[in-house]
Amino acid sequence: MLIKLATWNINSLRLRMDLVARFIKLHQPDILCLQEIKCHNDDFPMDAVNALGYEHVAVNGQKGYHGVAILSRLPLELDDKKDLDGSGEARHLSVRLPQLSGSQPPLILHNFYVPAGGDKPDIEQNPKFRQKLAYFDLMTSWFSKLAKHDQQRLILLGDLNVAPLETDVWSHKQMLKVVSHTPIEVEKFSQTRAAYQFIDVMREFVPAQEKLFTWWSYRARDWQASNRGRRLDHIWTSPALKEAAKSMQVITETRSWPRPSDHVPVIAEFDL
DNA sequence: ATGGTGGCACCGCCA
Repeated sequence: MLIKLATWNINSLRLRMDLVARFIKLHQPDILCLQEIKCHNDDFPMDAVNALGYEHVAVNGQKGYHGVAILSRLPLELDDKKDLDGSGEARHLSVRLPQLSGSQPPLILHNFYVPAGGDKPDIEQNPKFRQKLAYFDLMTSWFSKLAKHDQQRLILLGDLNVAPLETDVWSHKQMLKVVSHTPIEVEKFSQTRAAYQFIDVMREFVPAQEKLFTWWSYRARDWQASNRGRRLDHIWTSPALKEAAKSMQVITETRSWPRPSDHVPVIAEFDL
């Protein structure tokens, strides 16, 4: 069965429900993973989501900040809502997809919103940068432990807030001291990826020589003209699913819609 | 070197 999976940092779901509906009508993902929904579970627009054809929904929200959700047309079972660093922030949600598992080990989907890390890339002066690096360390140790048990069928995606490759930013040289592309962040990010030997699905389809962005700042006068983007959103799979990935698209057009999110959706299709 | 924009809660914080 060919499954279309999307991830999108929506930067307030309630404010942009119309954009989500427009995206869904155009691209019809089977599963849509959202980050920065910025609402409490009690305020989640469940009726509107259900009306769009997503009957199976998992939410880990909090008031005002952060928050992640998974909208699905296929049955899901809640796996976990991990507060990895004990901060109380809603940054993770995982589900099992029993219909795609059959006799194989269960397929698990992890949706992450990694801390952005503040402005100054200095752990002494900026506690948010310290939190971001620590968050990757916690992800690394968690997935290292999981990898020792058994090699599960995992998909890990979301806003990981790091642009790892030189071509994941508009200017490698000018970004080296900018949070999201500093060497220490790229190192921590790479350690997490190595912990489960995750495959960078986006780069399976777009060569590392080519620029690839999923985020453009609100602060640019003309985001398209300046094109100072970054690839902050990612889709990873465990090695067992490497061959299952059949396509990948970055849906840049949503950045031109009225009142857009600063992130755009990424879609991948998997034969599962 | 600086400030540029946006969302949410509330007069600042986070991105």
